[in-house]
Amino acid sequence: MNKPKLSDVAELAGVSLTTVSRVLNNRGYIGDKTRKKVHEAMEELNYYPNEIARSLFISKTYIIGVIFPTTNNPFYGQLIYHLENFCEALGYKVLLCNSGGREDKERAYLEMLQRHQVDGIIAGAHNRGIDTYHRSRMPIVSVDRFLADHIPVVSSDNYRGGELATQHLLERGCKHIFHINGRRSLETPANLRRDAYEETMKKHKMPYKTYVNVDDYSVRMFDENPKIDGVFASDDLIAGSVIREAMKRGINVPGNVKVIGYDGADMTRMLFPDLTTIQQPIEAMAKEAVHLLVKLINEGEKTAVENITLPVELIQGKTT
Amino acid sequence: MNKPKLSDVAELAGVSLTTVSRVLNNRGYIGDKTRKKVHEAMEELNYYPNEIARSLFISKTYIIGVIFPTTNNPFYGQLIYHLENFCEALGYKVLLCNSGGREDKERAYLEMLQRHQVDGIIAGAHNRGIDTYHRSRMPIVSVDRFLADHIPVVSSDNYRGGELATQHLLERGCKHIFHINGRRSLETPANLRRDAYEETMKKHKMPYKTYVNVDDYSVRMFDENPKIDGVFASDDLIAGSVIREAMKRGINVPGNVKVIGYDGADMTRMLFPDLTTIQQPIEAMAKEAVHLLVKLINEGEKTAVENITLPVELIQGKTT
DNA sequence: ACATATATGTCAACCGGTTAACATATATTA
DNA sequence: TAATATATGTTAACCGGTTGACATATATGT
Repeated sequence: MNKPKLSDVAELAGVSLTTVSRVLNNRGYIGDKTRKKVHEAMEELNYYPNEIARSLFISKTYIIGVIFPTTNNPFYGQLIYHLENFCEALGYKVLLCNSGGREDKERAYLEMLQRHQVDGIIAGAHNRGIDTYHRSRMPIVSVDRFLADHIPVVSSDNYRGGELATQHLLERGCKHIFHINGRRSLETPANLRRDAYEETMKKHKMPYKTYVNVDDYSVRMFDENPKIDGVFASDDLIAGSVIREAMKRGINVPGNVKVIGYDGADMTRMLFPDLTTIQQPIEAMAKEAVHLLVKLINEGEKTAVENITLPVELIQGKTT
Repeated sequence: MNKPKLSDVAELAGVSLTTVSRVLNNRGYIGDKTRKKVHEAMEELNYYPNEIARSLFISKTYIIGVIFPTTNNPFYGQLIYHLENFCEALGYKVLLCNSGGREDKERAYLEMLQRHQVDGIIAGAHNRGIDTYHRSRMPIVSVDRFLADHIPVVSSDNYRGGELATQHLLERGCKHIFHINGRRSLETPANLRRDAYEETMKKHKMPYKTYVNVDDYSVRMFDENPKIDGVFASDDLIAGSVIREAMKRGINVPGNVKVIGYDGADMTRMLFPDLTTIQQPIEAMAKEAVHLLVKLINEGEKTAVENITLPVELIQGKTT
């Protein structure tokens, strides 16, 4: 009761191995009745060609490895959804890797993907310093992360987003605006949001301070700054937790404190439509990443490394 | 500049193919210096064993196909995250398939997974009637969907969940409770939520009506039922859209209408913590599904088909 | 009638590892 | 010293398709 193979099909159809292979790959001349016989045999045997054997021979798997921290997040969940869709449309399959933000896991995944002979990798998980990224000549595109000099980055216009968010809070009359962001050690374009915030505040001669989203950052921020009246959170989840903390303290949003988030993923918009946020073009980012990667796969090192930056948009909600 | 292969390693290390293979697989006797030499050669060449070749020989890929509608959803996003984690912990990789609810895509994916020789499939995408599910002897476990008689289903206690939700609304004093659910044609245990709702209402001699979540169900529900004072939504996103519609009409939640959702995924809880909902044990479901599948893979048809049902929990928010 | 297109078969090499069988050589141990 | 454990090599078959070279036979066109 083993899996049927090509030779079983050939035998049942009463033709040669080569003929079956010709039918499968539409190569050479094949007669109509023969093609039919072969298809019937495949049907009857419930035969599926072994793609592993094929991959081995043609040295190509049509698999793309996708490494991100998690699918359990509105932004990544949506990004990965679109990545998978665009891959599928181009005939590629996706091997999913959730690094959970752990560098050791990421390194292990990277090695696994090489062993599995994936045709390319789309990564948005960690930072440079993982030498595997450097050493490998594997086609890689990163989303929202600097991985290595020769790896192109697809991201949205983070600086412009930070600027938009900060200006928006200023326009709404905020005087004491704070920013929350990840550790700077994570080398991601998201740091540009912070730069934009700080520079915009400086330009307006306003005091500024960035909190790092660790531990009880929300509690500390409110405790340390009684006059706080505006918060630019570097993502929508953080914005949500800031708003929760504010409500817990009886601080009215947007009355006393205005809060703007970042990302504007579909699910966030559905579950928290009132949130003012900077929306990233997630689907477009996925599209660019996949198309660029496939170009790299097909053209090899001829393709010049060029980063892609896409525009963001302010979505006015009721929290500012 | 081709990928280094085993023979390159052997040559550089000055040993035979067999010796390298022995080092890689820890088989037979190997001297310490030889092992070291081989490892150094692998390091120098940046060599990764070709898992495709290995898979072909051992007839096992250690890949599990995962088919769900999308990762762009709090419930599936979290479920898939945990599925991937448990797979990884057991040495399996995940090939991600987003069917987008389309039956043709699902069928295509199913065929692709067979061609790719995956060791098993975890599916929660569609309904029975896809004959591939029937014909294939491939180990399959489904989550929250009836696929075929011989395919075990892992789900939460949907009937109990529906009962809890309905009773909760009744206890909160609702008299005109409506339910929103998917089309019944989708053969999913989620239909039990509807059954529980309808039977519980019947038991309390209350009128009941279930709306199907197509088009403007929310608008219709409010238009047709001025006396509505309670809604049991079959998932949290629907609950969110019901609440939005209520607010649009100036209907206070929970003052005039109480709304309870279903799922209680992490992201929903973060973005909409006020929502009262029935929480499914998503991580536990993923764990059971993966472990059951791996058991099926290892033991083959000896393993009896047995469905797994896990308990749900009412989470009291501020919308009821 | 002859050139060419169409249809199918045979054979063997190949993709990159794995593994069993067997040979050989040194090291250890009873 | 003989028996055994350790260490490494050689050879070849195998996993399941793919492909090129070559042979052969019928069909079609001019």
